[in-house]
Amino acid sequence: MAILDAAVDAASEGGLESLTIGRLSRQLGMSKAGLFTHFGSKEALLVAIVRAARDRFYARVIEPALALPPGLSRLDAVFEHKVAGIHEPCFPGGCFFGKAATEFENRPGLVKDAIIEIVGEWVSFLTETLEQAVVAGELPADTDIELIAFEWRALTQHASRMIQLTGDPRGIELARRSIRARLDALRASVD
Amino acid sequence: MAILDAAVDAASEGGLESLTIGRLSRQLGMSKAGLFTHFGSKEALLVAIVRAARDRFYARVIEPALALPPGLSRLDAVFEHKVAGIHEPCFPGGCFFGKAATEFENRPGLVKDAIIEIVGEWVSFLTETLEQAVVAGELPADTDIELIAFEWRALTQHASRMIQLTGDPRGIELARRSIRARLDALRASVD
DNA sequence: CCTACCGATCGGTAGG
DNA sequence: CCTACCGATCGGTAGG
Repeated sequence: MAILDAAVDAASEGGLESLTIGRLSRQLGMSKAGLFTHFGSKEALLVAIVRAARDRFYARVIEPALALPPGLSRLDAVFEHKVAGIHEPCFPGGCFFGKAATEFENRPGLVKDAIIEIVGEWVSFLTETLEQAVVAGELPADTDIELIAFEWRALTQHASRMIQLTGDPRGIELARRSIRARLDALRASVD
Repeated sequence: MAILDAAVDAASEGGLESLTIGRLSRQLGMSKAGLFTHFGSKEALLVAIVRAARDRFYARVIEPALALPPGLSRLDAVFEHKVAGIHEPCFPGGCFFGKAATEFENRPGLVKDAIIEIVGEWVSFLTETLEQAVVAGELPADTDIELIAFEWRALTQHASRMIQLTGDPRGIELARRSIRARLDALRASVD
């Protein structure tokens, strides 16, 4: 929906809390009450925005990577689409879910629940991709997959933070180098 | 100042934007105008809060670590004080600066400037500590210090995010394990 | 989907 | 430091 797409962009820039029904409706050329009636409450609107961000992330990052064979090459593709933003970046203001998770980590409710669910889905995808790399013989059987997935998320998030905060794109290269070094060391021990 | 200490706690829980002069003044038992006059503007109040958070972080995390010899043991002490929160956690709602940086990364102004300055100071401290580890022969001379410092920040931030979002303390152990593995591998190559 | 409105709260000011 | 107030905006509702 166009309403939600504009809201996802705005939230990736200024956070979910920067959104107000009044401003969003003006931006869309409709009345406050008109927009409000679509969703019933501010919380329901935010949940819908979070789900729209998930769909966009899936279409722009996960779906293209699924075209590659499972395992490390798919993982590389995810990195390039997510962090480097091969085409255009998925979210204009940096990783939507990194920002949303930080914003709502201490705010229980339906919005936080939706964020937790989607982050869990994403962690599962990373974990499965790493398991496929083990099955394919690209990583050793005793690879600590939970640890690698944790590092992967940490490094990519931090790269996003660094580029947004200071405009310094070096974080992307640092994250890429760090992940490569770790995976190369594991790959070497397969032989 | 007691005013700022209460505000730092509140901001670490709900973010800097969750603060309003009205609520803060009520919490302190004074009038809105009274609090406002102390700082002159909302922005100046936020900058003062950011600086107070820096002072607290210095006193609770950096200062205690300075009691240890420079190098890896000092770095370990910083980790334990910052992430594991040996005594009480430095900030009740998770790392103040991780949250503040995320919140203001796309909002130019004096608040963002103060955050960037303090994060830079913190990165310098980490970098110097790693350089001291090289001098002490704990790490090889060709250690990529910028990379290690980047990883260190990424992993500790992500541990904080994970525990705040889901209550799952496993992130702390994952971050510790990841950092140890990396430093152990480097240490081994010194011999 | 709209106009018109509600009480609450925002950052900030006047004047003391 | 205070009381009292400003215009703007908030999420939400009434009624159509």
